[in-house]
Amino acid sequence: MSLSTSNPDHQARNPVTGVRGMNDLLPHETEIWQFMEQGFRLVLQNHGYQEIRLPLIERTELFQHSIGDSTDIVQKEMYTFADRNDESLTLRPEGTAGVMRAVIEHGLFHQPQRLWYMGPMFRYERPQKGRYRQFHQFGVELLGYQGVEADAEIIAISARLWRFLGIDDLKLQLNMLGSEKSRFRYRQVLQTYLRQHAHRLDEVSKLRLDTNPLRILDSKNPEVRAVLEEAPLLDDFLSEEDKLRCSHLCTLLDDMGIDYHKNSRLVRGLDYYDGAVFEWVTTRLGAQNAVCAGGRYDGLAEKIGGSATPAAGFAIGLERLVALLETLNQLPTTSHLHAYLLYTSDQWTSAAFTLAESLRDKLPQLRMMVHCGGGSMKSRLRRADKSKAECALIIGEEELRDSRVQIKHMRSNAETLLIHRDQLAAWLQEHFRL
RNA sequence: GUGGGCGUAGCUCAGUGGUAGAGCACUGGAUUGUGGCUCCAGCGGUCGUGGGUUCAAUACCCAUCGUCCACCCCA
Repeated sequence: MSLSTSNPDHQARNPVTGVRGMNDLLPHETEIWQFMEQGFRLVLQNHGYQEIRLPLIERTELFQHSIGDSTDIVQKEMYTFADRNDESLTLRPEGTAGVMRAVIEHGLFHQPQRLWYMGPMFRYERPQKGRYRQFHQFGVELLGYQGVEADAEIIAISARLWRFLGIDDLKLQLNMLGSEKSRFRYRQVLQTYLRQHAHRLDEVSKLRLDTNPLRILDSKNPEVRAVLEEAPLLDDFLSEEDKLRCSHLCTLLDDMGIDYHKNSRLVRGLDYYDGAVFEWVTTRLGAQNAVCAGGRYDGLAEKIGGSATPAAGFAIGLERLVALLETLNQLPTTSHLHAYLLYTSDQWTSAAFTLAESLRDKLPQLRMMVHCGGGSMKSRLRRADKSKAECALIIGEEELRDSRVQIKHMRSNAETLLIHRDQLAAWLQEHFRL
């Protein structure tokens, strides 16, 4: 059997495509991503957080132990493969587990850590609006603080990120899951209640009855939701300490002027959450409405073999945030070129490139594009126009004869200038305040 | 994994059982070396792929792949 890939005809008809659910970010999109990323970096830097960069691949067991064996992510959404030595490895489906692993592994827990990360995550799911197999998260982790001021700090940071980006559309949903002990008691009671109404539950919820009954709480199924109307509330099973933490956190948020909505049905899909959890949601993105989610996970470090360490954090789905920015028309203004250098005929190519190099040497801040690809004068100027440059710098036979350069303003009707090439850099510096 | 919509030019989309069109984009010209506006011309498609029905399929049927949306799940 022979592969047909060497047949050019076959290749022409079947070009290699990208992988399903893994998107290319094309040039017209990267601008908004850079705007967002630079904003994030700045805000986090201003809060004293440091970046951490980690491998995309971890041992599979890391995610099994941290995210939880019974979760959908671990059970059916991970990109898991055997390494050449038969070790089971996995493309990270989220960032927190890796951060905890690295912090434990490198002994960073001797003092609290304020960390952020950004990068691609991988989950094998059917792609949909706001949900892709390779997607990007920006995450923040605050490690080593027991008190709710840590929860308040990360929520305040998230709120500030929205403000920085000019987003006022997101609403904060908040819930208190409580300690493992309170959750366990509630779980029993909820299970008992739901078993009595099992005939009204859908298939998925029935399966969850045994594995993870709390997850049924955020079901979208109307019938299931009807059953939940009468269900016992998690709030009633919280310990005094949990309640105190909750009210303290709410007070802090109130004092900072951060609005929130208490949602007792908000449970998270990853097993490691406990204490306060939150989501920032929008109504503008269809079904995948959570742009940012996080909470406290004091138990996580122990689950992956570290010593008990309090921790809180959140992650932002960047594709979703970009989509939101686009609906809100919060696009940044682009920084256009100052100049487009063109020559009237290809016989002056060398003169043009020589001039360009000397200008770049003298003016490192100069944003200039040099013409490539020949064409008529008309098309050369049209290219200059399309480049959105402020002015065209033109050289041709006449200009070269007496060492001048023509400056043509493309965005105004200001008169065309002829300037000696020795004075061009000075003129550009002055005109564009370089 | 389940359900539904959609695959026609680089992009956005019309269209018909008799092998295809528009707008935008691109190239050239009207304007010997001067963009934008206008006009003219040109380039560009085995109508996703494979099979079936038919004298004839881009159109109808089946399959398959891709894509989008929703379920599920989550950021």
